[in-house]
Amino acid sequence: MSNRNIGIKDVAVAAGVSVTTVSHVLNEVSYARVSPGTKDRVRSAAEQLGYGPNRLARALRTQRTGMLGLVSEDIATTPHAGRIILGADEAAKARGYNLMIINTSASASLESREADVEALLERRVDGILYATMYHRNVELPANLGSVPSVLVDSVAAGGDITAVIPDEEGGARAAVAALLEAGHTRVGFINNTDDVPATHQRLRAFRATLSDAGLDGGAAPVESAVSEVQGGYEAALRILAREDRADVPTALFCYNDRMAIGAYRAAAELGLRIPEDLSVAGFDNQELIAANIHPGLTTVALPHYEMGAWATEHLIDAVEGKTDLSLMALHPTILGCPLVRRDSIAAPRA
Amino acid sequence: MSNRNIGIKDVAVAAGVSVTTVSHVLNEVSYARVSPGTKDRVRSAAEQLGYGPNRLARALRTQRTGMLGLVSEDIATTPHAGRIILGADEAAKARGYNLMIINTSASASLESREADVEALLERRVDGILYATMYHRNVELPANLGSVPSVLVDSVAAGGDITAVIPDEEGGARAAVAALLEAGHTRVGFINNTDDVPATHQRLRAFRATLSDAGLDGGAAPVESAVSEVQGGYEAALRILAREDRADVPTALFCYNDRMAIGAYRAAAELGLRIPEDLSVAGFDNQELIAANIHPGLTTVALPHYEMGAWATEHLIDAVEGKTDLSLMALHPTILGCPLVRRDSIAAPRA
DNA sequence: TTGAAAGCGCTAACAG
DNA sequence: CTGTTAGCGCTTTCAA
Repeated sequence: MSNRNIGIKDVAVAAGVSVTTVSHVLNEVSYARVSPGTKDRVRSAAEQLGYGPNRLARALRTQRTGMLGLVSEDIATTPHAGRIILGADEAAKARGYNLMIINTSASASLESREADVEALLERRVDGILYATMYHRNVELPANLGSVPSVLVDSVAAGGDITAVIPDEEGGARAAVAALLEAGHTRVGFINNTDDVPATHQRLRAFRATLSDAGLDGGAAPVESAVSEVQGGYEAALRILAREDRADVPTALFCYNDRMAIGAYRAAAELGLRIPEDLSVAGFDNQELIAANIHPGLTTVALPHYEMGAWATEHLIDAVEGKTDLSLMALHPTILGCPLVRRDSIAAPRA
Repeated sequence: MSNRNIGIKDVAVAAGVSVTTVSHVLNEVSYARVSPGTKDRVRSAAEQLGYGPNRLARALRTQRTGMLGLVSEDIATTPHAGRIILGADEAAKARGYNLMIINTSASASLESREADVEALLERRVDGILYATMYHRNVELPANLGSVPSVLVDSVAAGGDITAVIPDEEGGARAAVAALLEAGHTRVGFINNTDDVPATHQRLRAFRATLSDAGLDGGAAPVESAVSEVQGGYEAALRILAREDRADVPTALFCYNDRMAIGAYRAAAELGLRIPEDLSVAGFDNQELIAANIHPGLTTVALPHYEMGAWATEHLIDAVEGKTDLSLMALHPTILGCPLVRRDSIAAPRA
């Protein structure tokens, strides 16, 4: 077990060499030439004493902490944060970095978020990841710019910072395509009412996919509501309880998994069985919901883990001078949203 | 915006004083006596230059980083981690501390978890929080002991480290009591098969609560299964589909919310409506599930936020010498599990 | 091959 | 009331 009170100096004394030599061998400095015997003596002395480096001192000297700051909006309110953190943590760990996490809120004032970034800056993190819990436009604290940083799951209002976001359109297209492939020709879309990128992009993809398949995308039923269970329920009812039975969709694409749950309930109340009478596709792949309802919900997964990892990977590259983030800042990087197939899609009734 | 390249020395020069004075006024050192005029000059010089302290240098000097390490088991697999982190982060922030987070896995080797702790130690965190994602007995990395630390949501195999855990029995008792208060006299328990403290404690509380109410706790039906939806479904079927209808419970207490979902499904298949024909109570209060199924599930909330905050609060007290953790290590601290009432409990049919 | 010494930015004991 | 100075533990230049 390593001993916090042992320094390089103690190792030097024990090994009968200078601190320089200790530093050289322990860090395997390439240009330093140390005899094998000395190396051994140093290493075993270090081992013996339970020496562990003091990263603070090293950082003070090298001007590099090996720490990345992660400011995460609303860590506890969505399960997505965990996946971003995990992706970031694993990518960081793989390259010898660690994460300092600060939680903030999307509704927090710009000053308070600036203070959060300041705390990270005072600790001299090498770079900062700024993660939001859903894809949107954020107004960033100005001091973010004083260190390399990348945005996760959102784009900056100014638009001059490297960002990584999900491929909303591709994901929506995959979901609708799955519905079409199953044979459906009348599919409805239950959309969100919030003015966020996903709302518009998923709608666009919905329409385009239908059109591409030779269906009248413009005429397909779309109902919007608050993006929660209740909204999904109401919107589904509006779509499914139409007068003209012939026109009623046999499949529903839902803005997210929570709305899909609402659709499940609406279907149950109308005596429609899923997937026999109605096919449903969701978005988000919130495991807890999608895998646990019956039948399992086919839905689109958001690449939170991947975004966290990608952002960290590139942030570290920038910190180490291997990449110029400003070159990537022009356009956000878009990561795929794979379809997760479960049991909520089947062929329509003959 | 603060400038990373400005040091205390630059401020001193700008204000025409010594670094000592700058340090004294910026840190509001109590014993130092500085004239108001000088104070003002120092402060405005600092402001002007955009001075921000270098916490690394300060830490190196004071032997205190103001950083707490949080090693969290399986950050992404349960939504609980987020609440622990949030509780810890807010408590830490309130006292001027920050969190370094490292993810690990319950199934990771002792060595790998020891390496995680080592990384924290090298960064000279003042203390460590070790959080697990469900209440159990853990084998802790030995190097954890070299710095003040507290366990969140579990107790140590050795039992000599301060820990905070949920009041499983109290929570279970509250849930069963709610069922009894609604008028039920035949209630069943769908339990977990895992050998974790919760399994035994919730069962004990279930039996005790029935007995205390004058019912035959020992004879109440208990079925165990894997603590997932499917297990809950199967166990519920076993309890509800008994031959002797008179004995069939009118209420079910479920080990967790996922199993409760399974019970919902079993009830639906048997033509039992919730809560009219069957009342159900869960455990965990996984918002995503409990609030989103229909009807909303009455369940017991685990105090993850509170445990995170409590642990942090006391860890900081120990770091600052205000508490002796070893005195608290004798018995784990138990935090309440409040009942969250929704719509899954009603009076039994006449 | 190895070592002496400067200095990263700060705090605090001590001196004036 | 204010300043000088010695480190905190490490890396790295330069010299031997």
